[in-house]
Amino acid sequence: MNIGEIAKRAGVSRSTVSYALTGKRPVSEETKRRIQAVIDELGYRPNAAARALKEGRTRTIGLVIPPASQRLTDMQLGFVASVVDAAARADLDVLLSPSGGEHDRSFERVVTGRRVDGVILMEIRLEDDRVARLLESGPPFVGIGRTRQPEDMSWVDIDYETLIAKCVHHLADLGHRRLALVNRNAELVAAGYGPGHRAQAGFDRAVAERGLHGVRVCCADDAQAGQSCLRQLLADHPELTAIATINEAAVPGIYRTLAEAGLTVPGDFSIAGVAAQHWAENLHPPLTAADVPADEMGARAVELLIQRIADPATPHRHLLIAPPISLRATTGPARPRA
Amino acid sequence: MNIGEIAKRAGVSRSTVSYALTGKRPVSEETKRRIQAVIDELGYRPNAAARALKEGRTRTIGLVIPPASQRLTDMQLGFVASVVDAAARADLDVLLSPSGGEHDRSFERVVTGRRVDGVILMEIRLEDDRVARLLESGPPFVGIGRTRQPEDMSWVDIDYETLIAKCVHHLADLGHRRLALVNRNAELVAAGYGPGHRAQAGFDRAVAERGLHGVRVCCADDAQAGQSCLRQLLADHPELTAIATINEAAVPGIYRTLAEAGLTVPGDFSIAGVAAQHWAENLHPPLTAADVPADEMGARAVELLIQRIADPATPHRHLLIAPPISLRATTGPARPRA
DNA sequence: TCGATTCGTCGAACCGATTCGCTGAAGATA
DNA sequence: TATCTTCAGCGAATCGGTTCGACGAATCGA
Repeated sequence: MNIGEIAKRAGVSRSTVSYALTGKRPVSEETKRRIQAVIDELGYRPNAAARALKEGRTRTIGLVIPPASQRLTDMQLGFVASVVDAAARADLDVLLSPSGGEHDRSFERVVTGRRVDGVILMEIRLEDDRVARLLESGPPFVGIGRTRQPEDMSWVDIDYETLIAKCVHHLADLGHRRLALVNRNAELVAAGYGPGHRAQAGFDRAVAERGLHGVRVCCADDAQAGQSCLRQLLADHPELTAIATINEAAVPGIYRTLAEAGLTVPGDFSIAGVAAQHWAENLHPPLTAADVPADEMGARAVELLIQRIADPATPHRHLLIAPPISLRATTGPARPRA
Repeated sequence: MNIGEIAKRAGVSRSTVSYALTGKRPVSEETKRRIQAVIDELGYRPNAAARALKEGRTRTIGLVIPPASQRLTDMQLGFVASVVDAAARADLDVLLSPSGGEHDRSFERVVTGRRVDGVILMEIRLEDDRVARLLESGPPFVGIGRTRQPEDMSWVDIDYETLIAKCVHHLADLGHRRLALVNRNAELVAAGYGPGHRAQAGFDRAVAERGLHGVRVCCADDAQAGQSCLRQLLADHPELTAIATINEAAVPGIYRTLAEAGLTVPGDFSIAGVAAQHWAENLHPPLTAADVPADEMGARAVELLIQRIADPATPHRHLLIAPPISLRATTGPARPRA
């Protein structure tokens, strides 16, 4: 069931079949019909590998995700979903590559074996080996997130620094004077995870500007961790009245500890964060947060990537996203504690 | 940077380079070293498409997921993660294909273009076009889930019928006489989604066996829906004291409505379900549930698939999983209401 | 009526690997 | 010394498409 077989049965040459299929040269209507009839009858599809070999492109993009073992956050899931969706709309397939940990063979294969026409990279560090590897010898790529030298690459990112600063200002406007930043997990931040550092910077800046008292803690990315993290925090700093956070996965746990401690939200305690819109809305109570349009960001990343694939000489483009804060049910006027 | 270039620089023929790399024929140590040196210097990797073309296999498997637009449940996420993980361990890449809705081109490409050596299919219906398509002319495949004729294919599945029956028996043992089954979303069930129908069957059977009063409802797969679904349920059936469910995503919403109605869990109301272990543990309160080992099931599916790829004549294998119910914090003795 | 265009098609080269059959040299055996 | 193995390596064919140059027939203009 290859092109030669089709050609033979239709009584034409292989090249004619190819032209009939791709439309790259004119073929008479009559011949086209005959070829199509044979194709339909035999259920023929061109072999993707052969086509890729000759054309030099695979019509596939790679999506590098955090190691599969760790649960993806709702935001990350939104990125993946929208990338897959946008790629499908552009008739591109998506090859998944978990990176980090033991899976570096997978990354190498994807990047270097010309298996994909381009790559979308998630969960980028300020200094990122994978970015270096791709820049040095790899296909075009686009980051969801950016490194310390963001001019060298194309990316779509969330402006965590500005957004966390806005959260702090919002809380300060409500009268909160003592607040904490709940960051993502300590290893990630220690490894130079961009959003973690930028959120810290934004927090520090806003706290200084408003003359507030600020505390920063890291917290693993799940509800259990959020619960114990906040217990510790309340024990160490009983004067706190508000939290800003980029750790959406921890929020349910934060709610639990507050309830446990008899603190109402937003009566006794306020929370503002940065989270996927879908997640913020579905929490109970709904989280006052900068609504990250995860569903849109993946699509944007795919757009940028398609451009770079078409013309790798295109100047890099950057999309720094700072959605407004949606006031929901978790922030209110400060009421002094203790 | 192809094999010819390497051969030239190492002063050998292309076939010798190939044999040195694959080890399929002996090559002298000295020659191997020379070739390796050139490869390291140039950073050469064999072109995946050329290799796939000649070898007739792609070292890639397809993973067909529900349309990306809808949020994956925690269990589905567990399947995806463990499939990706197991595939990476076997040096296989994973091509993602959202199926259903508008994405059928993607499914066709994956199945028919010989882009993958095998396919893992999720979210299978009792009558499933995609299974028919694969059986008729497609690569080997394994289902996570099964059709009405489960002998025709290899699969790994959860024994929802038995598990929901066990939940009902467990609740009956605790004295509950009037209970409801919260199923997954209505469209899915109407479309013949296997777990939905099997859960109903198990529920009906157990309810009949124990002479209970049972109600069945469908509910979309998210917390909001769970919340409103349970409101309706309590309004229509104020006598209910327990719920069995396969809809893990709805559980947080169920909790909310119960709290809203002033019903304590498990004091006033009990809940038992089937859910990914990770999810059941992280809920608050932790859900009494049959702990689906999602992380293991994906790995098993990959194992089965690798066997089928190696020898498509292998008899089909089936893995029906019925984990024990872990008693956590959501079931207790019945206390009659109203 | 002759040369130039256009149209539809063909044949061959090519993409980059793998693999089969063969050959020449070195070592073993008689 | 002649013959038989074994070992390393080479050259050519092959996988299934795409693409370039060429070619014959029909159409057109002069």
